[in-house]
Amino acid sequence: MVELDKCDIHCIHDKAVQAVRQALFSEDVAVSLAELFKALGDPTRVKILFSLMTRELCVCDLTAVIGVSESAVSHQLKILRTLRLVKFRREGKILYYSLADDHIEKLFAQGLEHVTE
Amino acid sequence: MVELDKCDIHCIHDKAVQAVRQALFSEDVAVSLAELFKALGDPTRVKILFSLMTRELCVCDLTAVIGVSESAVSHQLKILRTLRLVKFRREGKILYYSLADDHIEKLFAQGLEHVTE
DNA sequence: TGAGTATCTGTTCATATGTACAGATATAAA
DNA sequence: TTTATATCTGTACATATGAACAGATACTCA
Repeated sequence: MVELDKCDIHCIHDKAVQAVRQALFSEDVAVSLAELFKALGDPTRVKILFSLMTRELCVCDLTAVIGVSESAVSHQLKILRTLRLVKFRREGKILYYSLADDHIEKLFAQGLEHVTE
Repeated sequence: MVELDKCDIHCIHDKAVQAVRQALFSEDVAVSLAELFKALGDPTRVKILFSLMTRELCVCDLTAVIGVSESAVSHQLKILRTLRLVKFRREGKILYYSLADDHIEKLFAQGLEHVTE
């Protein structure tokens, strides 16, 4: 299965490299995917998202649950909003945040499987 | 379903906050999960992992596919190894890297769904 | 309109991150 | 052992990141 040919320049398996480059998704997609995962790659944002898996919550609820400043929560929510990971509805002065879709739950489930095994 | 009581101190929905705090996983798990996603949250590492979904590759193959220095690839592979996302086998001087398990493929699939919709 | 409250935004600062360069290992073969 | 090659590691540096504080909005109610 594996080509054991010696490398031409340095150690490159030419054909394999060509094939993989063909299959590799575009720079844009790679960056988008990285942005998505990066957004999930911070403890505060993980906690926010996990909290919202239980029910919708307002900003100061999240502040109380997670234990950082309202400002910090708000900044992080902005990142999550930009990436369409959370949505919100307004009720008077209060904004209720919730998960934008069920991708996040699936991603978390997969992630937890990896982490806890 | 949603409690519309006014907040006591500031706007906190006490019962909801209590319930969510109960359900929230531990600090350790949150940090581990964040570490995992953070590892997936960089374009270079995304490209490495995606390349390895096609087939096992040596370091300089990855260098050629992705277009950064061997040093950079090696540094990133170390991060991926630490998090048990990739494994490798040695064959003489050459190290062949491959995905450690199939979680990554599932995570990528979920991620791509979110990104491309 | 004015006061009060929930949330957001601008800014600053300490820390983390990704890369390249140079040099260190590890393995194979002479 | 010596040489060559594949990969790793230490380091430095530019940039990104996350948090808090202060001040700005947005909405409600009197």
